[in-house]
Amino acid sequence: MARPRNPLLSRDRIVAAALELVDTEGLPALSTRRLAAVLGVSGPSLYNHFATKDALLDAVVDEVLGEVDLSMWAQVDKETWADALTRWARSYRSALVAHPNLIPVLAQGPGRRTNALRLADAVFGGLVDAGWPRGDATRIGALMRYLVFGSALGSFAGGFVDDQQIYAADYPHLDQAHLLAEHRRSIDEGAFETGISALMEGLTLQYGRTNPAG
Amino acid sequence: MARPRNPLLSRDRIVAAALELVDTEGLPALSTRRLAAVLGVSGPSLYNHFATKDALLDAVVDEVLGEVDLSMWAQVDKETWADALTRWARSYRSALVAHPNLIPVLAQGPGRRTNALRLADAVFGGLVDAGWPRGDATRIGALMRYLVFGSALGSFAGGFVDDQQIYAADYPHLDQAHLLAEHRRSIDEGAFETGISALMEGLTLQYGRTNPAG
DNA sequence: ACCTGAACACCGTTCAAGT
DNA sequence: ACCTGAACACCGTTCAAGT
Repeated sequence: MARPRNPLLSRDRIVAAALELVDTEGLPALSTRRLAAVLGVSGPSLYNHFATKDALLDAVVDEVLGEVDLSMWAQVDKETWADALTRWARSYRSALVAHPNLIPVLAQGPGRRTNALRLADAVFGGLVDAGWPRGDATRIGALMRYLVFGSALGSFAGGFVDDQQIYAADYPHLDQAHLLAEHRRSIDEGAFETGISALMEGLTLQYGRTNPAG
Repeated sequence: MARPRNPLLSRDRIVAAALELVDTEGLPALSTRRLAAVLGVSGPSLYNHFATKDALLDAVVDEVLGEVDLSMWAQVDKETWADALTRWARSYRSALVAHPNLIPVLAQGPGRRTNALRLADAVFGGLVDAGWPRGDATRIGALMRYLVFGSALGSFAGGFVDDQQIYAADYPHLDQAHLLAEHRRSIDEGAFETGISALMEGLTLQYGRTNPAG
């Protein structure tokens, strides 16, 4: 075929197909050849649009991070920062949980992804606007990410996906494993909410000490 | 050579060599062939001791988790649970940070690793002994793990290790990247400590409401 | 039981060749 | 500029063969 007059691929099309492949068939299914096949194209074609597979994965991650709601940071003050933090963390967690198979990659860190920086910036700016010292704002943003990623990772990665596949292969009727996975999922959601509550209480106390004018 | 009268390999020797390989050359360097070469043996030999590479990785992770101090859980009560939790979390984090290249694998979840279960059990038991309801104890244990893993992951994984390698390859004298990585490391340590403090304050308040007999 | 070499079915990536 | 097939240097894993 060689070069068609209308390009067969675009970065957006590749990213969308990659995300769907990971969502439906799991992370190991995302090889350059499999992805190219899904797109009706030969393997090396992808390298006209992404320098490496890692760059492609970065773009996929960025797409998912783009789904996180940041509107709550539009205007925050001493009354609303804790609520904004809570709503932001929940939206963040939802975005991750919507793509469980991708979470190990998402957890691999902010790196140089634009949307990751956008997220960090919104939180940092909001907390500073609300009167938090810059150093505290940085740490609180990081802290909330730990909670979000930890509880998202805990539910999905965790060797239990693997177990389920192993069990499902050997014992198609064994769903005790599935029940246990569900149990862990609810533990992780509960732990997330427990963490949010305890952190907001602790941080509110700290905020009161930092801003005595409160 | 075929079968020697004294086995060349043992699970322990393989695990030790794998951990050293990961520590010194990074996770991607750990292939069955490279590891076998380090051990002076041919690739497939490993399969006499571990069913899959994943099983081997599990054993490596378990080894690292075995380094976490649990002695603080020997006797906890209403006065000491928060201190035990803090000391345990710090020891846990130290064990992870000692093997930065392995953290992405460690983060992949508890799974069926004996030492992971040992850890979870100690914390759960200690918190229950101290008077926490079982549901709360489960969530608090999970919560602390999020904090530990999140702050450990943040520092090391995070696309920055990669960046550094790329930079180091192209610009052997560029250490601005290294400086930035150091900065992130201190942010993550600070965020970890901020999280511990805020959580202990929040949990102490909650404990007081749960155990009014205080 | 434990190691070997050969082999299978994959990888990510490069590159000359085509239009 | 963008796609192709062929090729390179890897993977994890299986398996018959050796002792």
